[in-house]
Amino acid sequence: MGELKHHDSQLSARDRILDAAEIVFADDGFSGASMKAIAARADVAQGLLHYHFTNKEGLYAAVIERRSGIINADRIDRLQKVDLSTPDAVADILRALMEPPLGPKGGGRAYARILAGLTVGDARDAELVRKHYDATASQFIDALQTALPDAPRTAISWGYNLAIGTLVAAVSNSGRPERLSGADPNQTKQEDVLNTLITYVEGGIRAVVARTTAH
Amino acid sequence: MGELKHHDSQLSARDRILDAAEIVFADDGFSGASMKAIAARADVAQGLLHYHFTNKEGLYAAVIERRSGIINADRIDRLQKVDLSTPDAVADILRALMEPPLGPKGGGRAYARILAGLTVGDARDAELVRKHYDATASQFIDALQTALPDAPRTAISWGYNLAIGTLVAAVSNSGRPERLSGADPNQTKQEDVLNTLITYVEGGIRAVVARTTAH
DNA sequence: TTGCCTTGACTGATCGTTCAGTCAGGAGTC
DNA sequence: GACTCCTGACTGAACGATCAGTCAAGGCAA
Repeated sequence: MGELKHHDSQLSARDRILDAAEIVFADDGFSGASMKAIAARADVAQGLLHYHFTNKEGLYAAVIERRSGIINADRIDRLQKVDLSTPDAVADILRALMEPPLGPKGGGRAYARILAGLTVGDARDAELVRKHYDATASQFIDALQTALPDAPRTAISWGYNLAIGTLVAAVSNSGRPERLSGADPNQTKQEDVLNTLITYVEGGIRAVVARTTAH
Repeated sequence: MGELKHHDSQLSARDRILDAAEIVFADDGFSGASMKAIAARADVAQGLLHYHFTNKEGLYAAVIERRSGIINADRIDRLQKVDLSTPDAVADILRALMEPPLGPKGGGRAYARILAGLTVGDARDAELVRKHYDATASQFIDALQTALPDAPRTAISWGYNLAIGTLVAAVSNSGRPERLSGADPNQTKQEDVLNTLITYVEGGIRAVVARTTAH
């Protein structure tokens, strides 16, 4: 029998560290995660984390940079295929925005929880959001503005941000809606969650737009 | 000139600890906060924290228990004054839900950020939410059900949870909507934020309800 | 004097980080 | 082809700092 390896040796040590860090940061947050735990999960010496990423903040930033790059490329790709002159344009835009981070390429639940932490985090988190997400956000806001020409830009911008917050809540709150309604958590399908999310957010944005244009 | 005291000596040491812990937990999260920093801010010896609250988790739970008690009492008080037969019932219910945690008695921004951390947190946080917020949540869901008799309970429950997520996003995201729309952050009034929030959430819930009843 | 409150010094564990040193492999020279 | 030189990847042990938690002792009101 050959030597037992619990990690995928196909991947480079650097990638294994990023994968491990993504999971540990997601479970314990930035402060709660320890370099020791990340090194153990990646099956490398603790010193190697500092060799590749300098310090804990550098590793955290690298995790976010890698995943946000994948997600944003996917988002822009889908956004460009949306026909903005269609009545369904708003829903299509929102689907292009929300589907990538929930899919397998988006890092699944692990990265979604990091994203949640980023959204409600401190100044360092806010800076990472600005650096890695603001450019894409602007493109989506522009698209929403085209689909809703009469809406003031402030209303669209608020709608966009509330949409992100709703997305984060949907991902993080797993189990509670079912608990409060008495439903079976195992029957909740991810596709249904996404559709509910899009319906909710579109309804919310249209309501905000309707109120601000009425004044 | 008398001795300089940076804290309010009117308050008992126990209350000063709770006030200090609320701020430090809000700024740094559970893991990031240190007992030493909390003791220093409360101007007491570190050992006193353990005398009153046993350990860090006990202190954290005590902070949440105190504030959630105040907020939930305020919420229920406002909810009972809502006329559920009015067309504005949904908006009134949502206002009763969202205004207390944003007001001064709700702990202001500090506790709002703790609430945000609770919402996206781990199993320990989820347990605290269940213990301190589920009972009140059920009453609000019941009220929404009365105001929207044709809606399935699952849709209402989802709507409620997305509403909480939206509330958290609105509190945490301060500055980003203005940054992305080019507006002046100093001109954004808290009253406007609350109204936008209520409009958005009501629109979202009604959209979800409309879709699920149409099937 | 009994009992609650408070202090401040203290412990062992764990934290992020540093560092000297090992090892495999490619480049360049003869 | 054999040799030296060099570099990047990686390890394991150690560092000082900080962590949550403990405890004996004193203050002070009832």
